[in-house]
Amino acid sequence: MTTDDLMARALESLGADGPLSVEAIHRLADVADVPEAMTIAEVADLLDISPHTLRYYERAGLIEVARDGNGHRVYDTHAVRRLVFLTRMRLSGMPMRDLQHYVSLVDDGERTVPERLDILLEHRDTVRRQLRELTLSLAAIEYKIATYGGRTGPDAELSVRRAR
Amino acid sequence: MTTDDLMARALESLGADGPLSVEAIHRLADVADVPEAMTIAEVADLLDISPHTLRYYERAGLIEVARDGNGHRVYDTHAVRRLVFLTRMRLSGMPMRDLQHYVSLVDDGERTVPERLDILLEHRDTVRRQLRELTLSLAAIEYKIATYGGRTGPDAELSVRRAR
DNA sequence: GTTTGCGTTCGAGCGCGCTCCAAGGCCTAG
DNA sequence: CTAGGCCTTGGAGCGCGCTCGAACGCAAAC
Repeated sequence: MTTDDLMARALESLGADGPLSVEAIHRLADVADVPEAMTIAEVADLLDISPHTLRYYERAGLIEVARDGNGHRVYDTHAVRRLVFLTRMRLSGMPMRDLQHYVSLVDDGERTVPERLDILLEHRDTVRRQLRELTLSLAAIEYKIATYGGRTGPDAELSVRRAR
Repeated sequence: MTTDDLMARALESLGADGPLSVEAIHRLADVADVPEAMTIAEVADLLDISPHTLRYYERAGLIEVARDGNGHRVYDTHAVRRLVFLTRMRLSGMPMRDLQHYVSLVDDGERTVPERLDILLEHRDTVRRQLRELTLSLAAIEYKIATYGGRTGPDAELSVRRAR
């Protein structure tokens, strides 16, 4: 699980907070092992998505991929990097539509940086909201677990009844 | 936004960690203002979902709701509490299918508590994974924001180019 | 030489979770 | 008395993000 490795590294760096973490994320963004050229299967494996999905992203205009002599896709470093970004955005819930808009801005050159920034800022807020929601849900789940079976104190028995 | 209020309270309590937070979550689970009887519009408003969705949940067998003389739904405290739980689970990504299974277990009585516990434990892990993923995504987004417009250091200019 | 395996394209299909429509009932305000 | 508003039901429709099927190509293995 390459993704898990990345996550582990990221969380490590987040643990040790401060100005150092920016550097750590930087390394993260530069993905560890990116061969010059990768097949669709390799990229799918790397990103933990299916080849179907990769083709779908291409059809959706999120990315252009070169072909070799046999007409097979060849993912270069640039393509893989973009896909890492795209899957990150998808994982955090950014809709395909927004992603399509975003990449169209990228294609329009540097002058669209402000608008891209807007999109990112908005998505950041969305992700933060999600994090708050999830944290709250987690608390609710753990509370319920405690009433059901966890040792939560002397009134555990009573809590089970309250939990319904 | 009642939901937001709840969130705010929950996050407050999470901030001040320790054995106290369990109590705080307890208060949270007991929802602040639950009138004896509520209309579908009131409940929808409370939970920030549409009346359509509430009817859908009922059709899906997630909950039974009584009717008044006019055939209109009357949500009692018990129903509202279950819906708070259900929406919490939905918000954290539990599939309808699992939720249907869960409530069928509840209907089967106390002897299904162990299986319910299993479901909750598994979902807790899922939520934790989501939290890790989201945290990583947030870091990636903030890194990109920094390269685009944030003051991230002396090499900001250079970073913009790298950010593509 | 044929089988196996991985790739290609285009288009259709699907699972999920709503979301809406149509036709109608009851209640209140004007 | 009628109009507006909110509710009811059953069933259909929809947007999203994949996911798959069919038919085919190329290339290495047997």
